[in-house]
Amino acid sequence: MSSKITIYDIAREAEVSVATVSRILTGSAPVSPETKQKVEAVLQKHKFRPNKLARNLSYQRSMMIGVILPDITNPFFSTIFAEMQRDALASDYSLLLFNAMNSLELESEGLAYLSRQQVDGLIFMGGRVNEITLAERYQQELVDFAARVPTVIVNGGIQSDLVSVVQTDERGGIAQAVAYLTQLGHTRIGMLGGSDHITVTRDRQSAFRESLSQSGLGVHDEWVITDGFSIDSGVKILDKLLQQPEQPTAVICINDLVALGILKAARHQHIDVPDRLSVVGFDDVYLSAVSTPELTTVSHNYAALGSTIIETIVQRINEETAPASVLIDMELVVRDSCRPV
Amino acid sequence: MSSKITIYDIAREAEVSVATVSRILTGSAPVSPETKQKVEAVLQKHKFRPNKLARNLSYQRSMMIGVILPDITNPFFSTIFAEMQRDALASDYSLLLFNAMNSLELESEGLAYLSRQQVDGLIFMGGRVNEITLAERYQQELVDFAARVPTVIVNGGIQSDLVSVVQTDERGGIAQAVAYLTQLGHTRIGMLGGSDHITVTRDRQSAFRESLSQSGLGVHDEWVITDGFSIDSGVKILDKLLQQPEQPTAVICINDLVALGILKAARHQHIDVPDRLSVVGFDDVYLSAVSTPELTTVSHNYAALGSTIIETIVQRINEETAPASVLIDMELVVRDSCRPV
DNA sequence: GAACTTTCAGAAACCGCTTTCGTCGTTGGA
DNA sequence: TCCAACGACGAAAGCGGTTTCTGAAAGTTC
Repeated sequence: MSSKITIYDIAREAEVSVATVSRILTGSAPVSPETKQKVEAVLQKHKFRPNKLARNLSYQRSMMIGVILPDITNPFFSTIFAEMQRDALASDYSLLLFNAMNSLELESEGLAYLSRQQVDGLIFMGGRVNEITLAERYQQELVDFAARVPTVIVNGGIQSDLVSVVQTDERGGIAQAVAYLTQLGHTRIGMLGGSDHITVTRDRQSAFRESLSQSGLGVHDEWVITDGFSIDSGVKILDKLLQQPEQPTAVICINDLVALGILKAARHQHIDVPDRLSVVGFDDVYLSAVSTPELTTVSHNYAALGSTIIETIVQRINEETAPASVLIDMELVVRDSCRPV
Repeated sequence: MSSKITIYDIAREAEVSVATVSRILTGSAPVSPETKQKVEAVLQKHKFRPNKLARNLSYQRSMMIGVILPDITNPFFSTIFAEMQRDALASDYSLLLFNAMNSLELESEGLAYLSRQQVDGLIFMGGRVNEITLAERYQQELVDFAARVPTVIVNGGIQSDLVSVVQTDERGGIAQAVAYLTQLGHTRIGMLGGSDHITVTRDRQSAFRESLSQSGLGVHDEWVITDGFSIDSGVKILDKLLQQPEQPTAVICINDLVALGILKAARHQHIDVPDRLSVVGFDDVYLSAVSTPELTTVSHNYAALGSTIIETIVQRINEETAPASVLIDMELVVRDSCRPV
């Protein structure tokens, strides 16, 4: 629609063939300086921009990379998306976002949609790769997709040589959190939030247990409580925790939202954070710098994560050898929600 | 890339012409039941999906609508985006998002980018339409763009018959907030946050003054303080407010983030909200249900806003008559941050 | 100066789909 | 019985670029 003017018009006006114009546009073949100058003048004059649709059809590539994620409203995903977009555009790729609104069904629609759009690659951050119970059905669909179009999965517990997996080093992150707390003198530490049927929950819990026992501390199962990933979950979880006969002096949360919920509930219950309870979050979503007290949390390196994802998918698209799996470091960010015992 | 198989392969296998296959695919012309069945069998067999690139080139439409916004990390925008996407997909349009990272320069790049992508329409929620000082240069560029591709501007102070403007009824929202506070007995009310060179700030302030005087209340200019739109702004603004000789009993904030900053600073200063100060937010970002106390705020009707925007841009694209300007109601959501004097 | 490369640029095929135009076999009205 | 109208479908021309193939002109080499 935008520019009615085509490469033919340019060719006619510059008195050359369309092939020549195209060569100048793409630099695919040398053109004599005089002709080049002549054509470029006309190009400038009309501010000509080749039609991407036509070009891509010819290239047999859409230069689009699809992105499926559960919820763009979640700052974790929107931050990564923003980072990825910067790098993708720098590599001449567009990012086509599909927001699955936390529905595994919609993720399937997303796959079909992106497939129709002929995306050259897929970045999948959907929820299904973390579902334990529904794994079979949903993951097969994803693998089938990956068989046709290059795919990178972010933080997903899926194994297939058809995909590359980019993961954040959650074990390392948890280990840092535990180390920090023990260093402050805490020995009674809990882990709060998450859902039993989600792999990340299991992984983080197992990392937690491992770190604890490596520090010579015992794990109290009654301080490992799951009830979801939201702020409300955090509120409920603190209630459950308070019903236990004994209390921990510090807790690590499955994510920042749960941590915020804990903070909120603690305020209600007049439990002072950090004086009576130290709280560590996870993800370092920008909210965590906002709460009172500001949250000490395990932070993703969002920039590195974003660019690694793009780099990996572009490698796969270009059929260069891409690593089957990449691990991105996490880092503890100390703010105000923890105190020595 | 995905499906190597084309409409020609289908045609050959079904022993018909490509025209016939295409007719079945698009329903553009009648085909006899027998042929139709025969072809559809082949279609099914190969799970054939027409190549969108080719189709769109032929249609001379990209079926993509560009979206430029300042920050996808901001829940206000991500929420609207999610709403819009649902409706757009239902109308067979894709949304191509460009995140301008709060930079007016990048918005220009976004325009160029989307133009290259041959979007059929543009939804512009960028910051430039609200800049007073830089208006000339930046807005002209946008108007030029709108001359070529159908454009809808969201919440922007721009006047041109080339664009449709969808706005939320901020005056009405402010009026509701003022009415609510006066009803609680407040007579000393301030308005906090925003920037002087941004039109929304002026608009909301003027609505505020108007509502106040309609309620027979005087405006205290020293309680109208601007310092930006962020949480940090809120923190600073409360400090400034406390330096005034007299204090208001209630404040309306330019947005929820500022309100959260006020809440945070008030806690530091041991000023009880809502007992000593009532606070009203604006936007009803999901954070506002999280804070302590939960924020009473003027809420957008996100679903209505999203679908109105899509409806309007689609009308423009189809060259139906689209309203030059639409106003979406806002509604006060009462939570816990206000009390009677 | 003949034979052989190179360089440069045009003609035409192609990417995969839609759609106009035209043909052919039927049907229905006179 | 004849002709017009109609329905179904194929051939081919786009859509707007890229790229292969090819030939002419210019430059090299001995």
